[in-house]
Amino acid sequence: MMYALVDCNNFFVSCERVFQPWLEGRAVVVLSNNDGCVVARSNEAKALGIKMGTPFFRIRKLTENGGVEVRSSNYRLYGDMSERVMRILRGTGLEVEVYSIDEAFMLLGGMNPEQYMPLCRGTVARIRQWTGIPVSIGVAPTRTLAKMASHFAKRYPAYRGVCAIDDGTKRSKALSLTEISEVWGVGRRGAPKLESAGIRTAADLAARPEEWVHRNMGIGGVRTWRELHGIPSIDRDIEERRQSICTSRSFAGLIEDKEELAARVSDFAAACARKLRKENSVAAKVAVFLDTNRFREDLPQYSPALETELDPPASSTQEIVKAALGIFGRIYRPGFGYKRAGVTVSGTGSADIVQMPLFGEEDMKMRERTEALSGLMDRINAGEENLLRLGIQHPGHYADGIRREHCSRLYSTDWNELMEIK
DNA sequence: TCTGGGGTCCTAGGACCC
DNA sequence: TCTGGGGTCCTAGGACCC
Repeated sequence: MMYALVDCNNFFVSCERVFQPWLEGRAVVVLSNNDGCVVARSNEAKALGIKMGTPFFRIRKLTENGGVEVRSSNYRLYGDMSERVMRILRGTGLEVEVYSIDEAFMLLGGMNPEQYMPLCRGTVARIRQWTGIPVSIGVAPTRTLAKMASHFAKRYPAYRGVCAIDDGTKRSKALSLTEISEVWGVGRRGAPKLESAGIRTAADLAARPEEWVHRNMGIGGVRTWRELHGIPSIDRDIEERRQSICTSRSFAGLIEDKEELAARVSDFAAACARKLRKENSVAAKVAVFLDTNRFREDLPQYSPALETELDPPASSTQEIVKAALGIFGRIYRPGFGYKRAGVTVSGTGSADIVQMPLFGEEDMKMRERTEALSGLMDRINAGEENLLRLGIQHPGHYADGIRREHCSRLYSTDWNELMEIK
């Protein structure tokens, strides 16, 4: 079995460039919500030394003198472009595992190089031509090595977008050229520990005995080690249903007021309920968390979280919001400035097999009405998001009040926006 | 002044059981 | 003096991913 990892290059930046071609060849960064920190960089921005996760205020000077173009994140645009790319991948007829908004694995089965190389090159060209997004593809016998191969494809233009690690020679060479911190599953934090043990590259790790890896890195480390040796060890029997769904946001400022914060929590809960219904799920647990601003060491800190059960599991806006507000009432303390809050629903299951043996006929009827109302809300809100909402909710969308001073338009999903392009 | 959001998995430790 | 051992389940927290 061979795996192909398809990775969109500097995805958010590339999405912006498709509709603003003058950004081509320039240093561009895309910011997180609230224009907080850098989450995507063009190659030119990387060359300037701008690091992933840098707070925006640290590089504001660079953007004000015109050296670096900046955009707020426009997730609707990126989500739509991602769907277009994934649709092209599925069009190959191969099994596709979507891994994130900008990455997917294609299962190449028992194809040989004469088959998968033209297929991958054709896929790179087609995605570029049909969506404008540049992608790189890495091919290898395990997902970890495919990921590594995609890095080479991205870094060296000679590969023309596709790099395969498909024999022992290429594998040893790739391993010795890959720093340990770049290995999928090791990460930046795990790297220093390994380096102090004399492991600098992926090849150094692969050379250790499996027993040593187990002792020092646990079961996850062993899986990585085996993958580096070309033995597939990451099971991705992907669950269609997510085990938990979380909606949270940082606020532009600090919120102290109980009513205002309750309205935000209600919005997050309503968003979770909507996401649940969208995948025909119900949740058995609802959790709420609050956070003060951990960077403000001069202010008192408080980060409570609490979970409650829903019996039977539910997905209606009314029930999820009610549960979340109940928790909120128990964890909220006055006198703190809250910077972030969120709602997580978990213990998810199919909405079609909810058991309600303990409920009487009246309860059943009430549930049916509640669910019918949520369904109606979904259909109305499909036209204009959050047009219809519960009284407690924040007037407007839960993303309102979030700073987005450099946002591009909804080029690909909104006709009116498209017509306004100058 | 200004520091993201949404997931998964693993582990350690406690409660509980026989 | 000496206080089993092992299993399960749950939860909190950490690490990792993009």
